[in-house]
Amino acid sequence: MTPLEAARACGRVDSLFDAEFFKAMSDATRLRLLSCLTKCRRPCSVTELTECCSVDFSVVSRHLGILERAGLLTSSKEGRTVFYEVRYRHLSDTFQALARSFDVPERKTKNPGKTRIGRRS
Amino acid sequence: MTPLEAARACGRVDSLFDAEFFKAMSDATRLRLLSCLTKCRRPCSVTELTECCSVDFSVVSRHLGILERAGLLTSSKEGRTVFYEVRYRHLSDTFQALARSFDVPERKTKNPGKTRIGRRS
DNA sequence: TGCATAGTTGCGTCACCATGCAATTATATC
DNA sequence: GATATAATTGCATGGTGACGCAACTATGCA
Repeated sequence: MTPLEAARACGRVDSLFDAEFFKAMSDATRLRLLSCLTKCRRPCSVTELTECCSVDFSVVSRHLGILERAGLLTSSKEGRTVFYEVRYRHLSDTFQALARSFDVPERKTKNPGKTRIGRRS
Repeated sequence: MTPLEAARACGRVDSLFDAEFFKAMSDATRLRLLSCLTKCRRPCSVTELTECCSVDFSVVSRHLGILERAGLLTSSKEGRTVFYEVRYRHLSDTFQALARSFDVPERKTKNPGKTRIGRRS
């Protein structure tokens, strides 16, 4: 299969390759927030989460919003306080599916059935 | 555990939370290249891979370099041609580990045993 | 009603990055 | 050596995003 053919055969794998999802995880501050929140194993407020990183409160609020919109967190409001929580199941399932999409394949030649460059023994 | 305590307890999970890795996967063009290359299940040249996306050849070359430096691809040169290949095992293992780090925990309360928000017992 | 707390949003700034084009390097072929 | 092909790199540009500050909204409390 050529890359072009692969591009045309956009199967179920592609839905996993969501740039927005990875973009949400591509910032060090957001990863720290996600990491802390994951370790806490309980919902945390924005104020609490601001303690674990060295940026402005408003920045934390924005980052949490980004993580939520990307599907990594959920939020619930109680009075003035907003609690963010990790979507454990969703993330576990997503990464599990990603792992499967990279299951080691049978080794194939670079140019199957050809005599040109890249031919394996 | 508070987020601050979680931040101080930087354990093995954090090494998985590598911003560079996710940044490499946060661009639509790079994801397309990775997807095509994964589906091909064989090493492909830069020229081949240029067919599957609508950007300049030089851009593809740069993206493949980024993916390689981030540990997602390996390259090998044969004559004038550079072949890029997916690091299937590495990616499978990485995502597997990420999935495990989000294994669904026992449900805990927001404020275990206390009346004030975020305060530790 | 007045004030304090929790959080979001607007705005300006700075840095980074994706892109295309052109120049360059490296290798193969004539 | 001359030329063609494969790929990388320099450079300019336009766009995006992280950040801090300030203003604003929303809720709780006296």
